[in-house]
Amino acid sequence: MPERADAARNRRAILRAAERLLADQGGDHVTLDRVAALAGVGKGTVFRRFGSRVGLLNALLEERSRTLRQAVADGPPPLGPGAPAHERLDAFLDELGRIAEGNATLLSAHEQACAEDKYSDPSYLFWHGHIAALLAEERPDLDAEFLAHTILAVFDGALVRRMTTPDDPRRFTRSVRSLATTLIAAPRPDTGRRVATERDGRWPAATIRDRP
Amino acid sequence: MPERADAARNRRAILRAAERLLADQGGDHVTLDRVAALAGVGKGTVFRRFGSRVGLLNALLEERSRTLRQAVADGPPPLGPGAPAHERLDAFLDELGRIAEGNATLLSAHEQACAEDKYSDPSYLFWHGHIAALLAEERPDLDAEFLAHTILAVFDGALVRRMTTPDDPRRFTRSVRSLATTLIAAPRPDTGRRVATERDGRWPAATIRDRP
DNA sequence: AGCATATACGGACTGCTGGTCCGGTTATGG
DNA sequence: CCATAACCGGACCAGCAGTCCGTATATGCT
Repeated sequence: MPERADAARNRRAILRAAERLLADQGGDHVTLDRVAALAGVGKGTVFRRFGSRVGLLNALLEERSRTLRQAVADGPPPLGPGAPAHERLDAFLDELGRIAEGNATLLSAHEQACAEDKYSDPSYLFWHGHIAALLAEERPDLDAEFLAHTILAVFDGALVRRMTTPDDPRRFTRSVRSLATTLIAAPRPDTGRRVATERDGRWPAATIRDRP
Repeated sequence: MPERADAARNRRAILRAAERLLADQGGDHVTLDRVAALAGVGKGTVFRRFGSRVGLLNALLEERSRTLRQAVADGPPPLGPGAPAHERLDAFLDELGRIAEGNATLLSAHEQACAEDKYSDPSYLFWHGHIAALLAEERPDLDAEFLAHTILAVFDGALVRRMTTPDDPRRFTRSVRSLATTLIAAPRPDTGRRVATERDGRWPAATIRDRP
């Protein structure tokens, strides 16, 4: 038995309410009490549906990016398989950038809520895997894993908001695409050998380190 | 009149207590009550000294990076003025990376607390300005402002922690330096002309956008 | 249609947080 | 030694995420 009708109705109501609050007030006004009140349900219902605040935000984000996820996995080129890696990456960042630009507040809220486990989030893992695979295909000599983290690190809600203005609404996306392009176009490092610089170990480590 | 003796003593006690909590427990255990208790002062005192939780974390971070800040501003090359920009950048990232590796938990806590106004933080502005200036000096054709944000975005507490293991304690720093090097070494883009791709505007924008 | 029951509901409740406030205390300069 | 400005402590507040359980209801079966 899939899901009771009232449950499904409430799930939608809650998501809509959260969207509404996110759009009207700031992201930090999306409290569970408020969401529940606006959705016309009890607070417990919100938790039963989404588990936690993070779960709710995740669901919202998931909803906004599901289409892209599918397009990337099964869709036609250049998003889907078939096109050259660099084209797929460019197409992908164009779309992901668009989503970010349209949901900067949601992005911020999600970041702040997730905090630690951001890197275990299935959604993050999927994007990361995709970017890393494409990068690696194009440039096996670079550290694709790290560079994928780098590209995703730039999708910071506050940064996106700072860069998105009415007269240049796609500046963020352009910058990210250009970053990826630059990385792919970079010349082979002369060799992989690790050059120890005179600076290594010159400064004393901080006296007190956390979590040693 | 600079500061009363007991005030100074308390300030130090509070910072030490915060350090201690940060190191012993996780970053989210650094609550103001706990800090005050461990420091042996009242909660009000913590606020009078540091204004807020963010202020306290800022002070801590500031304390750990003051040396680097000075070295960068006045010190001898390659950190200070005098060396070629790419050397200064490399030296700088080496040190900043070291600080990050030694204070990943503090970094996380600070990020989560700052959230929105991260990009107005004086400390952030200083690092950003420094990196952007060096990048621009070396590569006036690239978007130094954005790339500086990119490099700093990678200094995420959780990411640093993930990459820092006992058997390779400087992996994070190596990756960041290599990122910067790659960017500087990238070939000139063929021209600056903006190429509209067939993809522009193809996907519908998200139906509901926040903060339009 | 009527019933039994798994399922979902609501909102009071808890424990904790960041931040405020003010009556009492103490360092300090003259 | 005193006057006073600076500082102190901790009770207090509003708001938060998350829990719990008695009650209501949708659903599938007869």
